[in-house]
Amino acid sequence: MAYKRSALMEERLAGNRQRILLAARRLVAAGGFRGAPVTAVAAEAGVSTGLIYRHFPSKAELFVEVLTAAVDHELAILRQIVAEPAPATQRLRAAIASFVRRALAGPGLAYAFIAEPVEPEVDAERIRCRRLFGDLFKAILAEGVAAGEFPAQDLDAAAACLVGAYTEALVGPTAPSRDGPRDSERLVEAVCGFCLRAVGSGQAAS
Amino acid sequence: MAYKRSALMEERLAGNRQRILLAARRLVAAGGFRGAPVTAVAAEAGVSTGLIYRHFPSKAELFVEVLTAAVDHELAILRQIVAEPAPATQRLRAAIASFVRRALAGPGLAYAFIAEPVEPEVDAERIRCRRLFGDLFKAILAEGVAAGEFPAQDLDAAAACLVGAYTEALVGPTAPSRDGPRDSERLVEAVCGFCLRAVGSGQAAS
Amino acid sequence: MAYKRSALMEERLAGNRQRILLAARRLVAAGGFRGAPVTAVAAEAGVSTGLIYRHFPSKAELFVEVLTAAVDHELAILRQIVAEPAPATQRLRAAIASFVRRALAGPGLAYAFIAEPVEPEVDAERIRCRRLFGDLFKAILAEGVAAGEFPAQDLDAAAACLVGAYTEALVGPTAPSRDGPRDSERLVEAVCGFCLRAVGSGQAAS
Amino acid sequence: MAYKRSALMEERLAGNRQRILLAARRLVAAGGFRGAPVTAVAAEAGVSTGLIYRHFPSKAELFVEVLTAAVDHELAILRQIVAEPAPATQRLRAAIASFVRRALAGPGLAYAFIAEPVEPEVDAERIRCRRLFGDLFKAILAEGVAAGEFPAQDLDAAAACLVGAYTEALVGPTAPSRDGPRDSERLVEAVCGFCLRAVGSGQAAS
DNA sequence: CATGAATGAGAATTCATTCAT
DNA sequence: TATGAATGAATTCTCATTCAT
Repeated sequence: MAYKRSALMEERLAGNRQRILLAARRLVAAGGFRGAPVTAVAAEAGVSTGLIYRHFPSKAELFVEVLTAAVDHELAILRQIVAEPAPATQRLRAAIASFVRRALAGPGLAYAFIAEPVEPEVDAERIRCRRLFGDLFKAILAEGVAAGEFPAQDLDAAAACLVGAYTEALVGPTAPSRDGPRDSERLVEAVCGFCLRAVGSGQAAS
Repeated sequence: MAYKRSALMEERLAGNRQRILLAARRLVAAGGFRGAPVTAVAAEAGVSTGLIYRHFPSKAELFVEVLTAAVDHELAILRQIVAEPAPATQRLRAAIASFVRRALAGPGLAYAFIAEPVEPEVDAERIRCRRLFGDLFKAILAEGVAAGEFPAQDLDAAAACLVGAYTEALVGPTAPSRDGPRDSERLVEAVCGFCLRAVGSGQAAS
Repeated sequence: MAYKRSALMEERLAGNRQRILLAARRLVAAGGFRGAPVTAVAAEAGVSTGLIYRHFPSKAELFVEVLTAAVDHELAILRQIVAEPAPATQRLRAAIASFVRRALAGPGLAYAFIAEPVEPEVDAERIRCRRLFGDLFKAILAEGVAAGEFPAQDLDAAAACLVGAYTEALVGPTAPSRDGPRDSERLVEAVCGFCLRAVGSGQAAS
Repeated sequence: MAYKRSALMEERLAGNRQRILLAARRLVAAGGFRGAPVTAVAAEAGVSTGLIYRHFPSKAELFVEVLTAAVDHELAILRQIVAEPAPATQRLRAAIASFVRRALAGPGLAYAFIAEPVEPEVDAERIRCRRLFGDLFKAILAEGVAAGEFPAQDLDAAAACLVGAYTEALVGPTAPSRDGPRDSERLVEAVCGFCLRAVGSGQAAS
């Protein structure tokens, strides 16, 4: 019985933690970080403000985790793609297409994570996350250059440009508005083509 | 004398307005929007807080104008480049190089304008400004495609990617650190090369 | 006119600062530091909470000043007594009697200042203030010992004991309750007698 | 078996109560009342917060008991000294020396009990405890006066001054810093001498 | 008896905006 | 026009206390 009770409580505990994280994520997606004060997160999660501080040491830490959680998922997928035994060009295309498709599925959040202002600690995490993305692209680029698929180039700059390019295409103000699944695929193709040409791949379609 | 005094006052008036704008710009460049509360702007400008509200209806409007003023300068330069009677490739390279060099000269400001969080109204203006940049690039791209310099491509997506690419390369977290003028020029070259290849120009160096 | 306006505003400004200090002092005297949250001080002073932060960088600083202001007055009086060209015994008696009489006139405040808990910064100031009192007594003692009025003794310990003795007699839990001016004078005499005997003065009355 | 279990439970019950009291005492000694929130006490005691409320109706009551327990020990010792068949002077010296030595051995606790801020109920108990101390001194004084050892004096005031004097000498801000056992003994002597002289004993050494 | 997650009122502090002078 | 004192709602965070399990 002691075990059962403990399990139930742990479940509820974990559930609340998750609810807080999800509520925070939802509010950020809807109204940016400005629209997510602690009290609003608590209300959205259906818990008290105090409970948030039982699960997270500070508001900043909460949002760092919101950010990390969202990014970790992407990174795992990217890492898998990077590790595949395929030509760099193919992997680069797959990586970009995957990210763009996911971002298109949850647009508000991507915007908040990538382009919105935040508290210093959250911003630091945002920077770290983007650098992680960049490092994965750099790895692909390096292998592609070594294999003769891509011409020699400044890998750091190219990686940064790649991240910037597809990010902007999705969330940036210059982003073309997306009106449906067909347009989404067209955008995926356009961004992939842009990026592949940029790194000098001869196999850039579109 | 009435006229003369009026002129003086108008001058002082305009002078104060300008001083407020410059003070705001300075503070944003130094410490981001977070480091630019109205009272700090007033102190930096050497005027009272009340005076700021005589010249600007709200803090947001003030920063919208700060942003607009900074961007207008860049846009004017870009427009000149766009209007030049030269091949699209050459103009595209000139446009990007010009922007990157300017941004490298005053990094803090670029960061705040491009990547920092802001109030909704300021963010809206930020979006508008980026779109203006994108439109100019789109114009060059369209002419380049028409002239056969670039392959056919999704112009909107490509323009967005271009803006994103060089923005990220400069201010983004994946940005390579810049350690001196020599590195700066190398970065300019790397970004230009990336962008020219991306749009399919055959003349991409580096 | 500009001068007059400036003078008026300075007056109002200083007035508010004073009103805040007095309100804080009043609340502390009435209900201790626990009974003086910033909002209560603001209400008592008839100003907004924000105004308090225009005049004082933090709540702690406000109360440090409340404490300092109250103590400075006492110290000035004590210093005058110390500087008088009179025998040490007479000056010691005058110093203690003066302090005890003043404290009896405003009892709640003395209690709060001397015996109540506070925030670290306020406590530090409280400590500093008591040490200042002790130093003045030590000076009198040293002169009295040099003049042969008092026997040789541990001056630091004696000074601490003196401060403790009359403080406790006034605000401490063992303090005899005071029921009127006659009793007050009797208490003054009792404390003075105790202290003078303690330092070995032969002229201790009572 | 029912009996045995009950005894075990009572033992554990009493054990927990004691552990809570000791944990509270430890935390107060280390960081003052500020450093002893209920959750911290629970953690230090190795029990849940809820359990604290099974043993004590409120946080204030818990600390009242912590205070009482600590003081009771001192009082028992003092009462023994008071009851001894010895001259008042000797007993007074023994009482003061005993208290001072104990306080010097555990300074943090003495400070918290005597000089730190507390909640009203705890403060009331603190006052009551000091009065108990004072009453014992008053008893010695009365006997000393009756025996002709001390001159006639205001016994209440003198008792208060005595408690204040040695308390301040130990924990007050004017207290001389203690650097070792030798200094400790010197302080004990100095305080005893001060107090004996103060009550008019002719046998005050030092 | 024992747990510890949950509560929520309250505390300090900030800052855009107003308005009397 | 210019000032800057004043406002007060909003925000983050704490902690004594409760209660379902």
